[in-house]
Formats: sequence, C-alpha cells, structure tokens
Amino acid sequence: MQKVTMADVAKLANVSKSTVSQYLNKRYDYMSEETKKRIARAIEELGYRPNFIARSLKQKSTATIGVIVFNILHMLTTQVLRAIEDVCQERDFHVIVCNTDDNPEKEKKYIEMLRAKQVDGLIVFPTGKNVELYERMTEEQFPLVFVDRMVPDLPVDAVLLDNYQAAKLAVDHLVDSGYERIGIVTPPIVSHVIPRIERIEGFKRAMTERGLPVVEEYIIGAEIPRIKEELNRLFSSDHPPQALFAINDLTLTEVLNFVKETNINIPDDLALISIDDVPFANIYTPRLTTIAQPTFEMGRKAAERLFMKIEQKEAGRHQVLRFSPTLIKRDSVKQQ
Amino acid sequence: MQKVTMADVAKLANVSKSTVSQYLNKRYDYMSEETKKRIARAIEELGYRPNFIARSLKQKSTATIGVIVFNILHMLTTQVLRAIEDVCQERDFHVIVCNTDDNPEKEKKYIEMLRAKQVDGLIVFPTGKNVELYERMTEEQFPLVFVDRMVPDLPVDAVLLDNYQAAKLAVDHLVDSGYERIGIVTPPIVSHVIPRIERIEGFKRAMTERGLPVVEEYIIGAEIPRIKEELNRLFSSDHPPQALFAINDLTLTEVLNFVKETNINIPDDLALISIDDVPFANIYTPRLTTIAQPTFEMGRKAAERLFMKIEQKEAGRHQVLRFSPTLIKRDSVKQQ
DNA sequence: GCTGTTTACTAAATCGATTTAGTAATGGAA
DNA sequence: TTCCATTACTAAATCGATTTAGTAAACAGC
Repeated sequence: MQKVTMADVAKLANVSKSTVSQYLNKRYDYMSEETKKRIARAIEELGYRPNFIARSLKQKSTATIGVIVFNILHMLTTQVLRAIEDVCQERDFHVIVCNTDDNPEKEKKYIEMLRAKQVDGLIVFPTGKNVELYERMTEEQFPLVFVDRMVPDLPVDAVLLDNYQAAKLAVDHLVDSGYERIGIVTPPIVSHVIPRIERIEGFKRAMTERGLPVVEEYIIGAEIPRIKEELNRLFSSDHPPQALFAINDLTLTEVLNFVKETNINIPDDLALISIDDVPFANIYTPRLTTIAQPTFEMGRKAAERLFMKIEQKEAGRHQVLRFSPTLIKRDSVKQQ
Repeated sequence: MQKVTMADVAKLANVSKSTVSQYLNKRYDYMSEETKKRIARAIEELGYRPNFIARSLKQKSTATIGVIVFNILHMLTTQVLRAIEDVCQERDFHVIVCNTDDNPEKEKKYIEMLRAKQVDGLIVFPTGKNVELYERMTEEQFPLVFVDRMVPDLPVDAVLLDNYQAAKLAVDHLVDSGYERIGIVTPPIVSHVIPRIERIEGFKRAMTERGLPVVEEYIIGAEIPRIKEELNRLFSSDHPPQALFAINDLTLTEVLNFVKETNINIPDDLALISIDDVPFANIYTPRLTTIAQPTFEMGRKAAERLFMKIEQKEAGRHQVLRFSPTLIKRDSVKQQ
C-alpha cells in the first residue's frame, strides 16, 4: 500500500520536508538546479504520490464540491450534472453526487455529511423543506447554489428555467395553431415545488392573455401512476380538450402511454406539447413538439456562480437566474 | 465560517480533547454521565461539527469512492451509477463521479487525482488503454472493480453483461420468428472494446449455430454519425436484410432515424431488435423488442464487490461476473 | 572591515482530529 | 495494611502535508 511520505522523499534527497513541499508547489524562487534534480529523482525512485487529504487539512480546501439532486435518473438532472462536472474538470475539482429522492431527511443528512467532509461548495436541487438548514448555510456564507427549484425569501443564488415563459410558449403555439380547449398535465400541485406552480400559473396567465377561459376540469394534477386514469376520465367526457400541455417528461410519457392504449391519433385527434426535449422527440411518430430547457447552460452557470463564491467568499447580492426555454416545433402540434 | 474545533468543545466542557473524541466515537465504556452531558451541552452550545478530513488523515479512510465512467449521459451508466450510490448510501459512503469521454488521458488523470485524494476504492468503466496504471493498482492491492468493459489477462474484478448470450437471444428470437437475412449495426469495431467484440462474435456464432451464413455486407460498423449513410447504401442494394440487430441504444437511435426518413415500416418491412431497453421502447410505435441489461443489479454488485475488497483488503481470486440479459418481446419483431 | 542584501535552505508550528500510554482515585481482596 | 483491579480521565504523539520565521553563507556597497 502507499506508505511513501514527503519525509521519505526529503530523507532520500537529503533536504528538509519544507524544501520538498516548496518543490511540489513550484515555489522555486530560490532553489538550486541541483536540489531540484535530487528531489525529482527521489520522488521518481520512491514512487511518491502526495496525499491530498493532508494538504486539504492545512489549506482548508478540498477541491471538491457536492451536487445534491433528486435523482440522477432524471434526464434534466443528468444533463445539468454533466455540465457541472465539465466546469469542475477545467478547474481540477471533483464532484460528489448524492440522490435525495426528494426526501428532506436524506437531503439534510447529505448536506451535513458533505459539509463535515469539507466540500468547498454545494449545488443543490432543493427539496425546499429544510429551510433552517439552508438559512444556516447562507448565514455562514457557505458557497451554495440552487438549481431547478428555489426557496422564496431566501438569499440563495438559484438557476432556474423561466417557467412562465415556457408555459406561455406552449399556450401561444397551441393558440396560434388554432386550438382553444387546452388541457395541462402535471404531477400533484404542491406549494414548495416552484417550477410546477410557475408552469401552471404561467399556463393560466397565458390562456387569459389570449382571451381563453381556464377550465379547471382540464387541469390534470395527479401522481404519475394515476395520470392515465384521470386522462381516461377526461377523454370520455363530453368536451375533452383538443390539445394537451405536459409540463415535464414524466407527464409526457404518461400522455403518450395513454394515447397509445386508446388509439387517439396525434396530432389529428389531439395536439401535444411538452416541456423537456426528451431524447426520442425526434424519433417518435409524429415527431414531438417540445419546449427545451437549456440544461447544459444551466449546469454550467450554476457551477460558475458557485466558483465565484468559492473564490471570493463574497459574491455580493444573491441572484435568481432565469433561463429562457426554446420552442422546438415538430409534428405533434399541427396548424388546424 | 466554521472555526469551532474539538479543542474548543474540550475547553468549554472542561475535559481533554481525548475525552471529546471518545464521546463522539461512542466509546463510553468508562465515562461518567455527568461528563457526557457536559460535552453534549458544549457541542450544542458551540454548534460544533466534526471535521471529517482531519479524521480521515489519521484513520486512513475517507468513506468516499470514485466512479469513473465514459459519460453519465449514457443511460446504462446513469442506471449503474444510481445503483452504486444506493449501496454507498446504506454504508454512509459518498461517490465522486468523473466523465472520461472514453479518453485515456482523462482517465489516467482522474485515477491519479482520486487516489491522491485517498478514495477508499474505485469503480471504473475502463477505456482499456491504461494497462500499466491498472496493473499498478492491482499490485498495490488497491480496491478496484471494472464495469461494462474488462481488460484481458488483468486480475481485476469485473461486472459485465453476458454479451454472447445477449447476441444469441437476439439472433434466436429473429430466427425463431422466421427471419434469415439478419444485419447487425455497431459502432466501429475496435479490439479493446470488449462488449462490442463479444456481441459481434456472439452474433456470428449464433447465426452459424442456426445454420445461417454470416454475410459480411450485413455487418455495419461505423461511427455513429455515419451509420445512416451506411444503412442507406445497404438498403438500396439488391438484397437488403430483413431484420436488424442494433447492439446498443446509440445504434438503435440511428436505425430509428433511418427508417423514419426512408419510410421503411417496422416490423412489416424490417424487423428490429436491440440491446439496451431504452425508456421509450414501450411508447414507440411499434413497441420495440429489446434485450435488457440488468443495470441496477450490475451496479449493486459492482459496489458490493468493491466493499468486500475495501473491508478485507484481500478478496482472494478475482472474478469476472457475467450478468444475464433479458429478452423483452414487444412489437418490432413479428412472426413472419 | 562593517553592514545590509540576496540566496538557499531548515526547524518547528500548524491544520483537527485519533490513539496510545499513562495517571490518579477508588474499592475490594488477602 | 498492602496490592491489584477498575474507573475516569489526560498528555502527548501521530496522520502527512503547508507555512512561517529564521539561519547561514555568499556577496555587494561604502
């Protein structure tokens, strides 16, 4: 096992530990060529590898950040995470990834353990339920950035989609294409899940702006496994919607399953638009019209904000950064 | 920032650092209730949080492992990773994730930096190109497990799909369904990418076993962006295949793009089967017949093997664990 | 010849824990 | 009364680096 330490190198090279340390940190201002060579040789000979942990203890920086997400299996998360890792890679930082499954207990445990492990900063997809904990971190000026969700009234940097605009994009595209009876499909509507709230609110506003009524019946909010039956119920009523807006990939999948089982034809019988540009949008028949989130930009930005805070320990006023969604017109919404 | 150390707690509680340390490690064999209470109170009062880095230095264990993958964006990877993280979560370990993009330089840098950070073990989707480095690790008995790929002749634990069986499952299902002219679609065939080699070899063997000729022309091996043109060429020839076997999700996507553009009907004009049970397999029309890898079991197993090595520093003979694929019959292959 | 600066290094303290060896006080057995 | 065991703690060494303050030698300037 690895037992070679700096002291061993120092002994073999006939210099002090300090000198070896200087050498490794390239502080050669006053170091003879001869000494450098001897140290280099000793390192080579012993196969010495510095212990980063020891250095971290003294320097109070681990070059490691934590990223706490709901579930890496979710595509948005994976993409954001990849972008974060890319930024870290450029800076020789490493990323610890944790899945909370949207469980506040797990979130709390992870945050505390990662801080105990002295990570230099944290990017969190927050459950939104550990407000005291978030507060404590901001008070201590611990580098922290939220992604996807935010917590109202808390001075924490956050990187989010402009959900109002996303909903507006969906509604406008449908209305422009001649649809009026538009339904929305979402997971259960709970107040601390900001994107959900904003998307629904954005949907309502956009409908109103276009002079259309918001039909409560057309708002399907249910646990994912129960969405199909709700859709069944709605579509066996007298006046089912002519178009559906799925607020994320999970609900989109349910709608797709539903239309498959019921032989509803898209886009002839029903127009469909969704947030999240799923990987099969282009392959599916018909090709799916979607609203894409700039996931990589969001991840990159989150990482960059975090590094600003890590580097200057004081980034001034906090910011909530809103990213613009992009409408990708394909074939699941057709001009009526 | 966090400046409270064990010494502060000790001072406030009027005991020595050692006693506080014992307390935190629950070694109360001989500790008065009174002392325990005083320490607990001091910790509470100061808001003391142990510094895990300091502990790691002394204990030579960081409760952190590294997982080095090609790209978390790849679904197989994400799923394996999630399973690994679950196992780690149970043991209060953390996971550092790194993307190599199949680049040996990056792989080398990551392995070296993670070892410098004293991770307790490494799970690697190896590029296969850093043989010396892998060898050094095994010589030093450093806990290491490979996933997805392996390196021949190297005594490293590996968790892999039974690729021969997967190919056989595909061929047998097609042949049983009445197909004879079967093509295979793969990324470029390079010798160090074991799954690729094994799947193609398995395909050839299975064909021979069923008394069918292996037509070289039907083996499409090209970079992903060039696959479509190869398919175009093949399908404008006199005798195109009646069925296609895509060896992974990437090639499947290309085939799907190809059929979409050329209006080839699946399964009527062409049968299709692939390895990797993509998330849209069930939604696509027709529903896709696939061969699933037990990704979660594989991730779990990889983590468990790694922990065996971490815990007993000596796990005896190395093992290459082969996981069985599962044929999921859906509608992209139909009885002729 | 004396002082001051530059060069090339080193000793020792430090980071924040864990751990080992040891001590003082008490109680019980011979 | 003496000796040993048990209880309840502590001092100091340690993990493997970094960093600060300092020293000795060589050289330059007046």
